[in-house]
Amino acid sequence: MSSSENRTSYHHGNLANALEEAGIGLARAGGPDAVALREAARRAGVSATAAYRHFAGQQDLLERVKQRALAMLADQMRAALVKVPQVGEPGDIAIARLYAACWAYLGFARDEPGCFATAFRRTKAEAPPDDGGMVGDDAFRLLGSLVDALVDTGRMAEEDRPGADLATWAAVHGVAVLLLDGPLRHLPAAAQNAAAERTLDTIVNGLTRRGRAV
Amino acid sequence: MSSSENRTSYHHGNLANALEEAGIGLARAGGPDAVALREAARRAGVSATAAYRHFAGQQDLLERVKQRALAMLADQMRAALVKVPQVGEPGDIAIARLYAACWAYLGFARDEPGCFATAFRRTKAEAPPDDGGMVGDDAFRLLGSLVDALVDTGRMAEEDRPGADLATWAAVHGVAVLLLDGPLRHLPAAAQNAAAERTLDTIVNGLTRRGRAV
DNA sequence: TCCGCAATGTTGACGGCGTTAACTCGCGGC
DNA sequence: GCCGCGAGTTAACGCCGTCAACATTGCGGA
Repeated sequence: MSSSENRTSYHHGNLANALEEAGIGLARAGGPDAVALREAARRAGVSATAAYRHFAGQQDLLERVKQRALAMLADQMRAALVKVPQVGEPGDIAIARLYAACWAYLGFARDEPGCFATAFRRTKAEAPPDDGGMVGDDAFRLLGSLVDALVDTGRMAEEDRPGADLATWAAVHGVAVLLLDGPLRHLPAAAQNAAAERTLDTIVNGLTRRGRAV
Repeated sequence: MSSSENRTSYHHGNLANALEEAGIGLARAGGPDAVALREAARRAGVSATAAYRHFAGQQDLLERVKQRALAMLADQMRAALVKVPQVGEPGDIAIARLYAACWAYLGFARDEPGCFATAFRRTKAEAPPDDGGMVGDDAFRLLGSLVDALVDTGRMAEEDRPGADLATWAAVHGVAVLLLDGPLRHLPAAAQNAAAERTLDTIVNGLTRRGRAV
């Protein structure tokens, strides 16, 4: 299927990609600790040090795999969005879309824990801050646009908009982490779903109300 | 100061503790990836394999260090709580205490990023689920008691109580992670503080309001 | 008192990892 | 035709986790 095997010539031709692909496989199976340069090279049918022609080192490979995992997460969210029926009040649709994206986020964390952990692993080799402060997290921008829709449809006050995307992201990411390997990791699935739903309700509740506490 | 040096006899006497102490130092400086069995043993003035008399392996040591880091986090929160003035309305005090604990949480993540990352690193050797589902996270219980105070003082409806502790924890943990190595990691400190404050406001806002969204 | 044994610490070795240095292959341009 | 340079190779170093076999100690029972 992929380009990771049956090499005939001395040169591989697509090694950087094959290594990243292998890295994704390793991350999927064993989390970020499992993405090893040597093993990735082995799977690509190439000697260990060949990777250094395409990556600065193991941390660099890990960073690329991390970016791919983040992209997978964003894809899952987008895929869930297109399934949301566009019927009813615009405000209701906007809220349904926000919920769908959050559930997709949690589903990705549950179904692909290795990739999820890799997506949020701290890396020593940083990606350049491409847009002045925020690094290129597609999922974050996506969430922001969904929050924008809350404002556009009148479900959220405009003066509450700043920082609302961060609050949403923080809540859903926090609950994902806590369910995955936090204090709730041993709860039955039903209880986990209930806890997650409660958290989403709380944050949306907080967002869609005018004014501030305290 | 500690018991990690000047050993005179063949036996160390307090090796398990010394290794954990060394592990904390490693985690502090380099995060969970830096807590290596050999290096910890070296710092304790002992041969590498001596550690196996007290730990099942490196993952076991890491698990202990993780538990210690979690305890440090809880200590920071408790320390912040005793400084909250107990004047004014009980409801206001309860909210001030919740905020203080959350800020302590974020402060710990900022000031001790290595320990913070270690506290939430997934470990292969699990601690036994001691109280039936929830593992012994002191900080989580502490947060729960602070939310209880919201109910007791009438700031939160009793029917909204279930899951409210999780929502709070998720939000504050999420914002900590996102500030530390998420999309906001390069923001200036003032902007980070503002973002954190906005998130805390949102979650408390959502908690202290009756009813649900949608 | 002394002796044996279990707890504790040691040395040595193995395989895997990341990384560097020095070498080789072969395609594309002159 | 050759030659330069990108792409891949082998060899080696030091670090890590871990196992097996051995050494030392101190403590409790005869």
